[in-house]
Amino acid sequence: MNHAKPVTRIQRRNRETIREAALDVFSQHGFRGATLDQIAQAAGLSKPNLLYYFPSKEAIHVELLSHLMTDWLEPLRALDANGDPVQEIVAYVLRKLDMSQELPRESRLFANEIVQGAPRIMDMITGELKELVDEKAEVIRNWSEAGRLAPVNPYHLIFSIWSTTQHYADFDIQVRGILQPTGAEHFDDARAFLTHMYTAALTPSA
Amino acid sequence: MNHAKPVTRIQRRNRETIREAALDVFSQHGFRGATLDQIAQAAGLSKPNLLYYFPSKEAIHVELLSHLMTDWLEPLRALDANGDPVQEIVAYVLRKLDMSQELPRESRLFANEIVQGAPRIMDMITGELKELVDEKAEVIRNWSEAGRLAPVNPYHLIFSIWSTTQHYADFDIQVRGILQPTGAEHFDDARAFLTHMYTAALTPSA
DNA sequence: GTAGTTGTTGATCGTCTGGTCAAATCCATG
DNA sequence: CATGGATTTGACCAGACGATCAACAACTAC
Repeated sequence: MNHAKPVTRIQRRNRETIREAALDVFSQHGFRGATLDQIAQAAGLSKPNLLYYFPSKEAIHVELLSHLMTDWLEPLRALDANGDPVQEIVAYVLRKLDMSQELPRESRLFANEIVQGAPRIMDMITGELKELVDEKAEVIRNWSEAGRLAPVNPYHLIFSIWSTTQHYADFDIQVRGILQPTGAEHFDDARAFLTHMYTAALTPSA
Repeated sequence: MNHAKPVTRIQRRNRETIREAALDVFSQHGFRGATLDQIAQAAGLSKPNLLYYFPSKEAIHVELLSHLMTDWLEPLRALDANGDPVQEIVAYVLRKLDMSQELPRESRLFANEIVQGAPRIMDMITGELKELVDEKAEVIRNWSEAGRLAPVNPYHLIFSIWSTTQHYADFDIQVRGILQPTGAEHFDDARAFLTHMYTAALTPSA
């Protein structure tokens, strides 16, 4: 038993290798669609070795989800009540869009989990996530009441930001099927469009 | 072999029962996560009987996806080049939102498939879907050029409509976890928010 | 260098799952 | 009511998959 948590150099390296490989596989195939063999192969380890570092397939998945949740919410946390309302929200939108471009696997990992009813992270949604959203919704509501932002339902504003930005990660294959870009040039158009849309929708009418 | 396609009363009934049950199961668990046993039980049939009506698990899934694609695109098809631009698009948004409310299983079926790289419907995306989107994007572009609509990238406008509306079906569990509604009252707020957002973003500046 | 701990893996187990099959049952028609 | 096709299912199969374990290899501390 690991009483004193050894955490050797090897442990740190292999656990990280496994996380990386598992993120690849889980985000592409979902929990049920992913196999330990796939993850083991992607990590360059044997299957029993995987289970030496993590007690089960589900443990790897849960670890990924909880580790990532914090990073995932960072942009919303950064929404500053003291900043300019419209600028703050547009900055949040662009930051989220950047994350969809840079971290599509993380986005798809959550999407897979939530579409299927979030069986493994429901408590995070009604806990940590709801708490943060409630707090920031209040900030937005105050901006609206002060006339510094068009009057909008803050919760649905946040939902729309999540959906429009994460769409470029979660539905990437569809976006590419339609736009047929050679690389990531369509992200520039997305940035321009979303900046226009949220600026227009949120700027208070004189 | 079914040379003359019998299609008896029983066949029609059972195939429909299977489709209904499969939609339930596939939309909740994804293709890989769904099992024939689950579908058989939901349909009230034995597993071999399922395979008497469909040649394989994949055949059921493909049948669902292709059958549904047509209905799914209907609202976009209805976008009328001769109508009032802003009204047409807002009406499209609300119709899509209604579909998310009334047909969440269909939305999740597609979401599951696309998040995982659309392995079974890629041809529909680059074919039927792209064709329709290209056509309607042209309509929108013309509206913008005529000054009847704010100048926006029509493709990204369409993506944003898909994502904001389908979010209420695909991420239902997250929306409910945060808003904790007792029923579907949050859809009214969503309708109001989206109407405001698209009206503000699309109305040409005098 | 050697003892003891940590790390690694081939072989294997039990279960699940998509799919098959032969036998049984149902049912429309003459 | 008899006949033949349509429908139904219990039993079964082969492969995949998560997990275990005993044996072996590598590393660390003394």
